[in-house]
Amino acid sequence: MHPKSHPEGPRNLLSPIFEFLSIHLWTHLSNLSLFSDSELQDLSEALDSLYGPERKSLAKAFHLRNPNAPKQQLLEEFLRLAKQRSFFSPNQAAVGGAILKRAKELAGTCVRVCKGPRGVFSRVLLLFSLSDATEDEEAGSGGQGQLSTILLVNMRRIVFPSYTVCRKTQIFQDRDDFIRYSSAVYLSNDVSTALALRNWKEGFNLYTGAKVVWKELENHPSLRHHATLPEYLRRFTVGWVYTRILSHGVEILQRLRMYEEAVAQLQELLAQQVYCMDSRGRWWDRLALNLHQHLKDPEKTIECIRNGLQDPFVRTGHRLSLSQRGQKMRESPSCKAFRSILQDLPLLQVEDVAHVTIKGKLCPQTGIGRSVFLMEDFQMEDRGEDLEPSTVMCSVEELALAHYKQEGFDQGIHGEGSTFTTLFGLLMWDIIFMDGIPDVFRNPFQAFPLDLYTDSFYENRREALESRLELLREASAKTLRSWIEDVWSAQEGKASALLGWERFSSLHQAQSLACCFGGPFLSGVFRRLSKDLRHSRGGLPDLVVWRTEDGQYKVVEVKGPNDRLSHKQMLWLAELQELGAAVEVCHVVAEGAKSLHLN
DNA sequence: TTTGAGGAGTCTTT
DNA sequence: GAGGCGTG
DNA sequence: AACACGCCTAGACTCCTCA
Repeated sequence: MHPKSHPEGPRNLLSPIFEFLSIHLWTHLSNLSLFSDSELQDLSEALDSLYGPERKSLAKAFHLRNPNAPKQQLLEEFLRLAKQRSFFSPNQAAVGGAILKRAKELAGTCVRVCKGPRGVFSRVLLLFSLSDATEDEEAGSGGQGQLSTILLVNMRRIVFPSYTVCRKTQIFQDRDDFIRYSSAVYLSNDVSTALALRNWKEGFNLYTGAKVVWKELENHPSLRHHATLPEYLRRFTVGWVYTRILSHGVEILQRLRMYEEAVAQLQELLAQQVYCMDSRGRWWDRLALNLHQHLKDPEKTIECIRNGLQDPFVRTGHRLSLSQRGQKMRESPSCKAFRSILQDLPLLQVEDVAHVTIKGKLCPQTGIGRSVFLMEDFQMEDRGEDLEPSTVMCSVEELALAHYKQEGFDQGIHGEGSTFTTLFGLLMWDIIFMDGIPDVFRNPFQAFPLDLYTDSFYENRREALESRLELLREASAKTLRSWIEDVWSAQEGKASALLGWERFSSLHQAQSLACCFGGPFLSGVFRRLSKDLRHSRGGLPDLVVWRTEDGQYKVVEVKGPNDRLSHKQMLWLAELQELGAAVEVCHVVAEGAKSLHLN
């Protein structure tokens, strides 16, 4: 259980990189004239760098018809004016030159950042952030990379786990290969941005453009090499990124109600077996929905369900979703004609779990967001003057926690998956960061091995994981406590993707819960997590509550008034129950809350 | 011409 | 993806 | 009631734009 200590702490490894990135590279780029001192020569560029009021007074000075016109209109007027020949000069550009001169005076000193060198900088950044913990979305939007605050501000103080870096496989064939990758990433970011801003038109254009580019790229010789990479490195290839873009394209098409096209795109994505295999479940599931609900083609839907269920890359929630669609069709009288082909679908069966209902006062909403409930707060502040129980605002989960407290569960955590993954991270720490697997740790700033969310995680560590799971199954409470304590004291605070060091209020609380769970239960949950974290991290229940006094615990999925169990949630609840947990779904219904007044 | 709503950009904390 | 919350 | 969609995702604050 004891992690090997690294000769150099991560801090020592960090500073040279920072010197390199922030000083060395920066000054070099400056010398390469990252900033150009050339003049603003372009009129529209100059006009664009003015503030509104400045542009307005400039418009007055040149007697434009309407100085108060919106920006776009003013720009057009200026450009039209600039094209006119001056009375006084045969020089074609005289008027434009005069406007430009005045505009530059008004704008004052400007700094233009050069595209080329800046591009180098953002690509270095992209390269650097390939596999770091802070693998946030936008590593470079608007075409050019932005230095994410987190990267510079936080890296300095984050301590990373100790592990051995091993780069055996080269991902990018050559410079061009990487350039192709990086422009794909920029494009992908643009698509995501368009999607987030609901610029469907723009998104659609980017998508169709990407499709064309990818068609040509698809035959590039470098792709043969990409296809040989393990999945966790293949993510860093052009093909992977384009596939993701096409997958986003499906969402755009659906949003535009172009369901035939969406279906065609999904079929195309599913026809290849190289990229984004972890998305196949989503693709099959969505394809079935589109065929069923939009194209109204039961026969094709059934075929899709059959193929989807046969695809080993379809896991957990999506598998169940496909299965249940098949089930519904079987029971639907309108599908009578397809009874025979529906009969032999291999459908899943999920155990039911207990449901309870509690009441809560729903607080009239302010704007949008999570529902707010009102709860009588019985613990009065510090032997306070107001012995009157005060009313506090809380979330559904807090309300449920209070309910279970009344039932004698003195401990409770609302942590969804993080409660479980934190215990997993603690009890598996040394295996997660173990040596000997090439290419999963490629720089000193990782919070997880690159294969953590792929099937290779389990395959690469089968013996270690299996023997740990076995040990855990047999472990006594005392053993569990000491294992957790060992890791906690040695690693506390280090960045690990699975661990929230604040999830538990203390080491003691973590130990307490682990002991309630007990070895066999933990072992069972961890087996599932180790085998397929990618598809199992979602759907874990909201709450874990337990009684310190007798070690009883319960896992609870809380459901507000307009919320239903997701497929992943059903599966986890059933699985946890099978592993011996007390499990229930706690529905919170609003209780007469027409007009409630806060005082 | 004034005003106000909404957008865009920036910073947080070492 | 993830998950809640609201509409159609 | 069952099924789909749609939207959002930090928060504060300042400055800018435009109708």
